[in-house]
Amino acid sequence: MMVRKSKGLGERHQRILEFLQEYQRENRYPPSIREIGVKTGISSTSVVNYYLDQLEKRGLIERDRRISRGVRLSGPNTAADTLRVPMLGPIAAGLPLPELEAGVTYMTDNESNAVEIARSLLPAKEKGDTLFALEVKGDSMIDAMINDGDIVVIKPATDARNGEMVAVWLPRDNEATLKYFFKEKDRYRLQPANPTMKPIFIKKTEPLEIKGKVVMVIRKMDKPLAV
Amino acid sequence: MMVRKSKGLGERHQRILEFLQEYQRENRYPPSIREIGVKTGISSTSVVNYYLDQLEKRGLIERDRRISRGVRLSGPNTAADTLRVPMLGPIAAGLPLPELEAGVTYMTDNESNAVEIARSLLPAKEKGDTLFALEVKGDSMIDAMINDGDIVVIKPATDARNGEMVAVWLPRDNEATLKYFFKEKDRYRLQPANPTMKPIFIKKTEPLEIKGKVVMVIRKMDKPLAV
DNA sequence: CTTGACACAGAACAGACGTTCGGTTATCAT
DNA sequence: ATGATAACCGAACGTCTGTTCTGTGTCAAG
Repeated sequence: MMVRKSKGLGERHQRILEFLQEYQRENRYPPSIREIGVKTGISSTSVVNYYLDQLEKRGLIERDRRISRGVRLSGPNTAADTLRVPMLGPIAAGLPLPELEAGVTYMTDNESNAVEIARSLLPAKEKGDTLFALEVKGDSMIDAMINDGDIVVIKPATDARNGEMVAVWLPRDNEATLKYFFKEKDRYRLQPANPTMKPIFIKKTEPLEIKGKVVMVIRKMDKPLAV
Repeated sequence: MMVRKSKGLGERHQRILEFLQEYQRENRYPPSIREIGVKTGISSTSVVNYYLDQLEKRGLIERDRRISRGVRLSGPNTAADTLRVPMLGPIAAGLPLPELEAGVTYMTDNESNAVEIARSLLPAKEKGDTLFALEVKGDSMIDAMINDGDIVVIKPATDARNGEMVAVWLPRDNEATLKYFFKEKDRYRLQPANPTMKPIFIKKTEPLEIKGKVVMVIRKMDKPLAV
């Protein structure tokens, strides 16, 4: 038998609440009573109805009776203005950076590979329609304070101002890297983000391909470090 | 008779599109075919179906057939599910970590200081209602690959599993730090994220206050580096 | 004039859906 | 023991809903 919770929400109340949110996020419409039942292990629609009534009385959901899928989480709408930034591929020291076709907007992709970023995290003037993201592979960017698995959000550019972090391809070393960019008298200085590490100097006569400016770095820590 | 538009969208196509958006915004679930018909002046459900098919072929909407109210506007979803994570203050080596009152949800604050994070960036099971954010001050966390100005998102915890990055207060050194946490035989190992740096060892007899687990690090690169 | 594509209406159907009701079991205070 | 109550289940009912089919009028091309 199910354990009676004297007060507060029972396990099933919470599972229903979670499922409502999850389903709505994935399908953009609410689930039917039967769908709620299946996913929360409730075999009878009347029991689901029973719980929905309770949740409504506590003000946690709102229902439009007699309307199919007329359930919604109440409370302030958590949806905010976000940007879907397409994930174009990996970035690693030895790998060339993915080529960007000019003028192409990548918003047409399916949902397969993209990073959602709240607009409030970006500079106000940033329109964001050309941004793309790369996933860092390997430890080659640790001097840029960027780790294996990090996501870098890049704005395409072929030039940069002093002090901006850029994604560059160095034909000299056959290497892609992320560095702070400085133009000096007759050379470029590529400064690692880690202040204890030394810069790379490139003569202006040598080739240097700036691919874009790094506008954001995101590190998800979902998986524990295996050491 | 209705004016035939040779190409592009007819008036009814547009009215349906607008109604879809309006209805979804007001009710948080999509309209039924009959409801679309009433509001757009179409008397037959088959005609509404006829238009929806066309809109789907042009990629303007998506339909889940045989599912009631299974219509949604396609295209870049600008309003995604986000979380407002309150920014509780700075974190620096010398500063004590802000105290968290147990059981208090910080979602009640005004908009003054919070970070918006798309739910899709967090682990699926993460409810997120207890998360908080801290802004890193100073260079003391560079061994954790975390720079001045970075934002760390933390889930409150007093214990951790091996390999998780934790925010800890070390009474021994009077210092706050971010390290990967490992429990060993008779000591704790606090491992810097930067693999070239050496761990700190704390005997289990010594005090060690785990304040939370780091779930995310965000680095905004809006300002150029001044060097 | 015929043909065919297009825009539309109406009706009918089957299945999805919310609601309701009778019944069962376990827990707890009386 | 007894009754009240909360937590369930299964079935039945009626309606909501998407789908499909037949038919009608318009218009342009052949």
